[in-house]
Parts: sequence; structure tokens; C-alpha cells
Amino acid sequence: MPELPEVETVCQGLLPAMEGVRIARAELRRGDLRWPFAPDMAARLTGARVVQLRRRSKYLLADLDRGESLIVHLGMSGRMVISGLAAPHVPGQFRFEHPALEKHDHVIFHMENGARVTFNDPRRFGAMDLCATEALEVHPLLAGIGPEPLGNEFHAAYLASRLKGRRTAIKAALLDQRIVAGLGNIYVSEALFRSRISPRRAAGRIAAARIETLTQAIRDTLTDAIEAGGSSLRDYRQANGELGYFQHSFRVYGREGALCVTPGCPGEVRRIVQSARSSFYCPRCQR
DNA sequence: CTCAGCTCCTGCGGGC
DNA sequence: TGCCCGCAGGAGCTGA
Repeated sequence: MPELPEVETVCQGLLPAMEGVRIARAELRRGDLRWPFAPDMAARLTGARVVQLRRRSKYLLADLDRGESLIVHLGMSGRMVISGLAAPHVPGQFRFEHPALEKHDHVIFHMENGARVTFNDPRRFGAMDLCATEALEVHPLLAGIGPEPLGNEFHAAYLASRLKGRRTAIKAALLDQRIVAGLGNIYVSEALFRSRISPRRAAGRIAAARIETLTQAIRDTLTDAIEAGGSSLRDYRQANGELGYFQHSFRVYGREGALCVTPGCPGEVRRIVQSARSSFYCPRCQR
């Protein structure tokens, strides 16, 4: 379940393998993920140099030296696996061997520096597409996505204006990528817990002061998660180069029935289903 | 415009 | 032990 922090961590982890490096060959092992690939995608990738690798919302963007950018979404189960590259934190100490290909290895980037970056996605909710770099903001997948929650455009006045008049639950509103980019089911639950707002509360009925708290809680939640991801990257000692998931410690997500972590609170974390997705919250702390 | 519900896909875990 | 069922969820799509 890669949300913004996981995608950010994957992006950072891919930098040594991909940024500034030419794609010697792009290998598509099937013709589609969620949608069909452009028929000439492999040819358009092969030989291109990755000028910059960056993240927008839950998308990885690789700007190529040919004026195009590769758009990658990890969907639900997408992972990037690096092999054949010296471990970045122990330069030259050992090299990841190229492992045998596995089921669901759908796209392989053979990089000119000897690295191999493999996109593996069992559920195939992921996506890849190529688009002129200057047209990225009007690409159907990216057009209409809201501001980055860690950027300057995301602040309490903005969020208040977008929530105003909306009768839907705040949980659903924060999952709406047009309002704010990059949040998913996990970090929405976590941010609402930190701001003591019930996931069931109508989005348009949150006092201004609490929206201020909420914007800060969203930023803090994501910043903490990115830091945790960065630590897991630095502490990386395994030889398999797999990026995408790391150890989390969640305050409410997945803790149904457990004691609320708020000091002195006797509440139990509750799970409810909202728009067919689980929300976790403490009914005593969150109103 | 807003909003709820359905859909895609595979792996996994619970129940029998 | 094996089989079936339901669930997980990002986000586009449909229809009210």
C-alpha cells in the first residue's frame, strides 16, 4: 500500500541506480499493467538517460533526456527491486547479484551502470506511461491532483476552502486526491487520530482551528513516515535491494481492539468501514 | 457539482 | 490437507 511516504522512499532508493544513468534496455514482459502500454514504450525508453527522478503525489516521475517523462504508479502491490549495484551505503563493499526473475516481474530496466531495476506488481493496479515532460501536468493521470501536502500550497485556509459545504465524511475527503495529493487509507487514519477528529465527521463541519490542527497533523504524519523510510533505507543490510515497504509503527491503523496510545486514555481502537475501506480510530479521543 | 458504489487483480487467511 | 470465500485497497468509472 504505497502512499506518499513509501513512494518518496522508493524514489530516494532508486536514485543511485537510475538518476543520471542511461537505460541500456527496457524490457516489457507483458503488454499492460492496469492499462495497456503504449506499443512503442520499450523503444522510447531504451537508450534514454534519466535526467531526474522525482515524486509527485503517489507517482514516480523519471524525466528523460528526450523530452519525455516516464510516469510510474505502484498501485497497491507494486515494488521496485534493485540488483547489480554496489550498496549505496557501503560503497564498493558488495554488489547485489541479479536474482532469478520472479512471477509478476513485469518491467525491467537494464541500466548502463550495471544496475537492474525490476518492477514487480502481483495485483497489477500499477501503471506506467510516457508523456512529454512539458505536458505532464495535463496528463490524465496527473491533471487535477491537489497540492503536495508537504508543499507551501497546502495550508489550513486552502483545506478549509476545499472542505467547505461538503457533507461527505472527512475520511473520504482526505482520500480524494483532488483535494490533497498522496494520502491513502493508512495515513488518513493516522492523521485524523493525531488531530483528534473522528473519521466520520462531515468534512464541512470542522471548525477552523481544528482544520489548522489537521493540516499540521497531516504534515507531521507524512514527515515522520518519510523519516522512518529514510532510516530503513540507511539501515539497509539485506542483499536483495527490494524497495517499497518498511517497518512502520502505526498509532491506530491495524490496531483494532488495542488500547489507545494516548496517555491515560482507556479507549480501544475501533475499526469501521467507510466507502468499503477500513478506518481505525479511538472513539474517546476523536470527535 | 457531489457522492456512493462498483470494478480491476492476486495473495493470503479464516472457516469448514 | 485442501478448497472456497472474502478481504485488502488506489483510483477510474458509472449512475443517481
